[in-house]
Amino acid sequence: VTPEHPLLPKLRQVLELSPEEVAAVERVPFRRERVAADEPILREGARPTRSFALEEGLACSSKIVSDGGRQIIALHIPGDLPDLTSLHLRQRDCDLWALVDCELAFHDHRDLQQLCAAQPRLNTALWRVSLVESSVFREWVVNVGQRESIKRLAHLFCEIAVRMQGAGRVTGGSCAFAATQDDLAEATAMSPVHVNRVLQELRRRGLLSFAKGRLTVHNWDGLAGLADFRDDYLHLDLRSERTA
Amino acid sequence: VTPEHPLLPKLRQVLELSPEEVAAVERVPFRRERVAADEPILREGARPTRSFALEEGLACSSKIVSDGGRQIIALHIPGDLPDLTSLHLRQRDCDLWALVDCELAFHDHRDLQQLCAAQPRLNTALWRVSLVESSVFREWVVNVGQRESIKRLAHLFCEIAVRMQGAGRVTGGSCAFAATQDDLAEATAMSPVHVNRVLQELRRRGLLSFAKGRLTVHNWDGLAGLADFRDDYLHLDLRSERTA
DNA sequence: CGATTTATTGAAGAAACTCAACTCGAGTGG
DNA sequence: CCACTCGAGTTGAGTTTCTTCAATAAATCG
Repeated sequence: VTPEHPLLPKLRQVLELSPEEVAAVERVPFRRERVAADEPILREGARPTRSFALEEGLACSSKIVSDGGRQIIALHIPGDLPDLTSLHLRQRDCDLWALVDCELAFHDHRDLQQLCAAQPRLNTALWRVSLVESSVFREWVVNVGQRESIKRLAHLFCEIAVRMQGAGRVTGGSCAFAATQDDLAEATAMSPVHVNRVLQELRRRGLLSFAKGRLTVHNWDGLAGLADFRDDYLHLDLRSERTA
Repeated sequence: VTPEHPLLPKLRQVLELSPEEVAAVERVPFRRERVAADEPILREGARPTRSFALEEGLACSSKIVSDGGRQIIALHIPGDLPDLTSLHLRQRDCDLWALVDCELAFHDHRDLQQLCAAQPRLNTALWRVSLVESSVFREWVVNVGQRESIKRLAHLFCEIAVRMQGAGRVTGGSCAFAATQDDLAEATAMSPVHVNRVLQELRRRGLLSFAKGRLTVHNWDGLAGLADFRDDYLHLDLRSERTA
């Protein structure tokens, strides 16, 4: 879609890049690969020597517990760097799955480390990316722990809508979001049956449509109000900030 | 207790420090302050210009939702750097409270940034610290989302036990952990009443004691087995790893 | 078009919550 | 030194939200 280097979209979200920095990023080699829907990208325990940007598709980080239950911990949308962690943490502590067909762009850790060493502001920017991700995890603890089911699902949709917007993936109030109801259940720690019923309620209230792999928000204020959603935790204002 | 610089214990957990690096850390100025139990350390929305190490006590990160519910997102024990985030994220996205009387050691962001610029390995080490914290959040999503109440509480105790061990705070199988049952309820997203009953069950099974501000694990294998606990997500093996 | 997901519906059941009272121990001040 | 208060912990009982199970409908895919 865009001829841009796969790391640039995310970096631009957290930092105003200088021309030299853009050039430095563009010198980082990468290799495009595809992963089919419902295939693993990385498994818990893996020790990657490269990280990747998700260019197209939808992926998730998840863990299995002993009784077979699965918790989705994060949803990854285009532009995201779902495995930045492995740049500094040897071993993966959760699975990474493609929820739909995905296009990935892999970068060797070696090259990323070179980039970080040569460009301290980019090093900081990547650290920031991981800190924002961390903030999202915190909000998910709150979401799963404290909010009743309808607010919980609504909150998830709000987050997706805002992040899709930030990734430039919203057109006409709607975006591609091909999660299944089972996926939503695993992300919100609800049963699939309950997700189905709550979804019907959200639709009945005229807040959103969610079908055929698309999410359309019909009433943002209503949805965000119901969900108790504030976008602070996504730290959207980073670009304009000082860097060391 | 220890005459060591307050940043050293945590850094040593993620990196083998050279003498020069130790010296560089020791040059970072800090200022000790106390915060009384149940007092805020930092509020959501704050824009700190310094970070701190928790030297003594117990603190938590938490968020309030609209209906008044409170979720504890993280527990901070001695040695932790609970507000490292603010070094790169302007605005705090959750509260930080002292659960008991705490001793903090504050470092100006300016000085930390200088340290990071001068010592790339320490920069990486601090990034790692924040990544491990992030991994703990992921596990909390799983804990709150997937585990039934007894396993959930057991898992929290396992985590505390292991982290206290890593901080050198376990003596004779027991450690100071002065959380109240209400605190545990907010950390596990259970009602206080239910926490009380589940605690009784854990004691009845002879797995642990938790009273008078102390946690004692009587049967580690039993507790860890019940909790489905594996310590991978704490990334305890980092010290021995390569750094760029 | 048959096969396989995915979505939907109904009904019974369980885990955990709420509410309210009560106990206990540690201070505190008369 | 004892009565009092206050926070923390404990107990009982009724209620709710959400789960589970099982069956059916609809949609998607080869």
